[in-house]
Amino acid sequence: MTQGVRARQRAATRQALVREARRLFAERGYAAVGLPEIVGAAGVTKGALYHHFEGKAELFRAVLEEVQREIGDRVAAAAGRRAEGWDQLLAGCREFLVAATAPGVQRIMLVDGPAVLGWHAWRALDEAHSARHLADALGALVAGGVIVEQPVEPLTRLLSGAMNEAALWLANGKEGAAPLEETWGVLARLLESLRAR
Amino acid sequence: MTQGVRARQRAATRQALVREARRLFAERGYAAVGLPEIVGAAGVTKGALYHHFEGKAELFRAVLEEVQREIGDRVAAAAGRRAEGWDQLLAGCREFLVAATAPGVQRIMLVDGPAVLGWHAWRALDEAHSARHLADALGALVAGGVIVEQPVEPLTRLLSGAMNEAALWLANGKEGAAPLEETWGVLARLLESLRAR
DNA sequence: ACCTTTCGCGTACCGTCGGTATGTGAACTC
DNA sequence: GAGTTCACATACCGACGGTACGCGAAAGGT
Repeated sequence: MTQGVRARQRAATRQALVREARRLFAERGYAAVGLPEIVGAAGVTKGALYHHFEGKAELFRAVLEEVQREIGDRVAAAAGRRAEGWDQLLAGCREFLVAATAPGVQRIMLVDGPAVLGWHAWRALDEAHSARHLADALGALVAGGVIVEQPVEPLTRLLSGAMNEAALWLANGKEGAAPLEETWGVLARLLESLRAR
Repeated sequence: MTQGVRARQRAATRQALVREARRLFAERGYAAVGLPEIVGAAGVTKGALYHHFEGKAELFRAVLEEVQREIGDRVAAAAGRRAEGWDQLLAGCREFLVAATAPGVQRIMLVDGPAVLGWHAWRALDEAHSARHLADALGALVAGGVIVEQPVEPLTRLLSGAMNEAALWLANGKEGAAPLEETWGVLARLLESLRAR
């Protein structure tokens, strides 16, 4: 299982490219960062980049997948710490708000993502990671009668969009945790209204 | 008040540029459309474009403002046809869903908008047109005790984001009006839950 | 141990893009 | 009707994303 020099170097180069690209994309946005700057920061040349990725958009895709995986894992972990389905939904949503507000996330995941990859492809990535947990949780709660009967897919999109926009608003607005708690309060009230009575 | 040949030609050129740019941006996205193609379709040259706009991004801004104004007007008109505040909110939200689902709108307004102009600038435009109506309506309803007391700004962002994402989902998904009605049903239930009891 | 192949990456080059500087002729001004 | 303005067109520029090709070291076979 010990990998050779080749494979190790290959992995290191790819990591460096993704890491530096993520940093630069998060700082200044996809369009404002050129390939020369990325490969320079990673200490390689464009030849290396095009050996690992099909182009700039594919590199961005790799960056986005990394970000999405991080967020998705955090949401799943937060939900996993709760026993009941309803508590898992609340904890997951709250953790998403907190995680997606962290610096170096929203611009890649919520602004450039859909524009660079197209909404379809972005949606597929979002679905595969963070949004999937939301859909699963909502589906289970509706099936279990905890949430009042209604189509799950539109509900998932509505809530996902609400939280995405909230994350952008929180991250780009005034500093401080007060707006976060305020927003969470409003969101929690919305979620609470879904419960069957 | 009759304008001279100069002013008339100027207005016509600007209109042609915005019209063709809107068509192309809606079809293929901001990044995939070059200035040569836009000015060619408009029957002018880059000299004309840079005489009217500071650059490609400014041209896009003009396009986005036109789209936003259309949507905002439609929402305001739909709301204006109702007498009571609550009915105005419902009619406005429903009209937004319908209007924003029309072809040639979402990509410019919801996908490329934030990426090209930055989220701050996009937010300002959104606020000045469609989102403003939502904030006003919610504020009035909260002040009037129709909606349960809660911070209006976060609520506005959450609902705005929910409807934006829903519009994207509807426009990029399967055809037909069934999903629209389904989505509206879920959204209407969410809105209903805001009412004070 | 040597030869061959693979492959990870560097170098050099290309078309096109957004942007700018400058020219020009027709419409306005007085 | 001479001078000025202005709405463009023309010509050109650096930089960008992308491609073709070369090279040297690691991997694999005998």
